[in-house]
Amino acid sequence: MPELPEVETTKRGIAPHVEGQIIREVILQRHDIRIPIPSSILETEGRKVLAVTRRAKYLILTHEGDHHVIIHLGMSGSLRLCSPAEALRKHDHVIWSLSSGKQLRFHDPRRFGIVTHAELLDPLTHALLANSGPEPLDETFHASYLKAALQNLQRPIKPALMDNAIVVGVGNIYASESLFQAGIRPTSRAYRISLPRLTRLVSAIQSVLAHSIEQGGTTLRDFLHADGQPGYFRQELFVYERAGEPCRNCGSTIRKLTQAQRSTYFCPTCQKH
DNA sequence: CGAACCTCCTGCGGGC
DNA sequence: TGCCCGCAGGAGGTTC
Repeated sequence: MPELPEVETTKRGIAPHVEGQIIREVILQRHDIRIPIPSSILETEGRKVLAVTRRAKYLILTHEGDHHVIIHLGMSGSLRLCSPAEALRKHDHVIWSLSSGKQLRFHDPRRFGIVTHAELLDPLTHALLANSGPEPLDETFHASYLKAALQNLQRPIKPALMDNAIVVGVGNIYASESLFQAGIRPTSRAYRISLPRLTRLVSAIQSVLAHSIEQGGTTLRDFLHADGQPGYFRQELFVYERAGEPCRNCGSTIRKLTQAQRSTYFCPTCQKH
């Protein structure tokens, strides 16, 4: 479900309610998600949450004593704040009771998400994060970096953009949207794209992600903010889930194809090889 | 090494 | 109404 803007929106939603709170209790409704939730997560009970941060599509709750809880929302995960009086929903797998009296709940129907715990000086050294590429909104992500990262890559640019070793946070929606904004065909071989076009692509990725964050992310089916509000970037989408509809730029019919088992959308007129 | 599949899981909408 | 099919914001693992 969530790509970088949705995870960032979630972070901004929960941080003011979680930072500075003491974890009174961690309740594991079920632990058998993609990576089983370790019972050591209970060691965070009684500790204060010092910070909520994001790296790639991971959220990190940093607690006193170098304890970290690392959360990935997978395809269907979400975090929401609620009152303890609110009835548990099906697929509410983890509940944190906070000293404020509120609860934070991790909800994930498909269980592709991750909730794990580690005691580490630097959570970015955790195996889940250590091999991540640059953040797309950082200055380290620029055209010459991308040119080097894509050299010798025969694969199409779209699945390459979704490779977290190349750049993190760009998922299925924003890969299609960014390539549209940059005027590049998703089927173009990654290594053949010129530096000037990669410059446009980097700018497109950054502006699409930044704009989506401003809009609170994209709600397609079930993504909601921590307070239950949807994101409004869906109305800004130019190609994603618009197959058969007219291009908002030129009127051509938006096409859909499958790459690496994922749907890709593009405009055959605006996007060139 | 890269690239193409496969898998995990539940829910929803469309077609019959 | 109900059942079956395909599809869904991810990503790690396997195979060639």
